[in-house]
Amino acid sequence: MEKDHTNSGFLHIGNKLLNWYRKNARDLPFRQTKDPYKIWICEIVFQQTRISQGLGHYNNFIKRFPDVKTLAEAEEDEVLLYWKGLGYYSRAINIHKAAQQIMNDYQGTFPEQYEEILKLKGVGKYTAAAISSICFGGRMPAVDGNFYRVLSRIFADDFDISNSKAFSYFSELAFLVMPESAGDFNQAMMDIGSEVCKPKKPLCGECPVHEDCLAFSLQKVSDFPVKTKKVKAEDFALQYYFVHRNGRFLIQQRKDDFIWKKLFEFLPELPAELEPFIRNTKTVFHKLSHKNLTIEITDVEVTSEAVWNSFTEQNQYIVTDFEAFHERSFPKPLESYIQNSLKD
DNA sequence: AACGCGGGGCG
DNA sequence: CGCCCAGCGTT
Repeated sequence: MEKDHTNSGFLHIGNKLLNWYRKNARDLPFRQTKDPYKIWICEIVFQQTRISQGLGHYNNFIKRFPDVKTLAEAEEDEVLLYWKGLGYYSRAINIHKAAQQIMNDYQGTFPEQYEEILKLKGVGKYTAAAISSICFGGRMPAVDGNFYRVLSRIFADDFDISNSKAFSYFSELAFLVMPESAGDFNQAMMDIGSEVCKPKKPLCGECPVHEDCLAFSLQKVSDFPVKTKKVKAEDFALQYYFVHRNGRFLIQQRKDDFIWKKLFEFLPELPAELEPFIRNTKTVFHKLSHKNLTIEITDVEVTSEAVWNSFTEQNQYIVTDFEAFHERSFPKPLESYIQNSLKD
């Protein structure tokens, strides 16, 4: 499975990046360890997520769930709580399932082989390569967005990174450049990609391989990588009823499809017997990557204790309050709405 | 092979 | 306001 490109002619590039990394590596909490659990968590947290955005979540997560067993034995809702605000919530669901997978299928010991790591829920080729190389000496490039950007610039390669073959294409290029120490090389590519070879305004003057970079010599760095597919955000409307009385309010848990998987939300429909208690309606706008949400939230204050009691006793909704809502994971706009209601 | 999935930051 | 980010699972 591993390939030998020791005579590729491009190894000096990888070695320069490696040497740069030895001196300039970012001081990050997961750089001090080869614990596969911590590396795994960090890889999942930082998928499609900037370090500055996910660092707090990562630290909190590791503190609460320090090992596979603790994570596997936790409730899914609590795992989701620690994922609150990070986005892509299926990552939290999958990371929890994968922990149970490691307990059940590998007796709690993290699998060391790439093909076994790849079987874990939520672990794809990138993450499996990263864990394998960083923790177990595997010799695979962890090809991610940084690899696409750095390699496409070094080789002035216009292969479309939107193409579904981009991963295998840039994996081939990566093998040409990658030195023996794949783990450090992979982390070098992450750091050079985020600190120097940035998407916008790259710092080519500080780059250890700018003399080897074809795009730089052509003064066409900003032309790479090539990406054709554009995603357009569609409009989508959500309707909610914020049903409350004396600081308590009603919620339910979302399904694991569509957006905000398994997060909590207000009532999407209003039971007829509560219609007399409608006070007002606010409209909240919330922009997701692929959707522009218009969220209409109607405030319903149940002023009759009898109605509240009979309703809360017999229906399927969860009763919570302003003190306890922090204990559940709400979508960003709904959390903001609750906090604003708290001020009133 | 194509698409859907969050949220934040930057130009 | 569009683009990008330590990608992955589903269809």
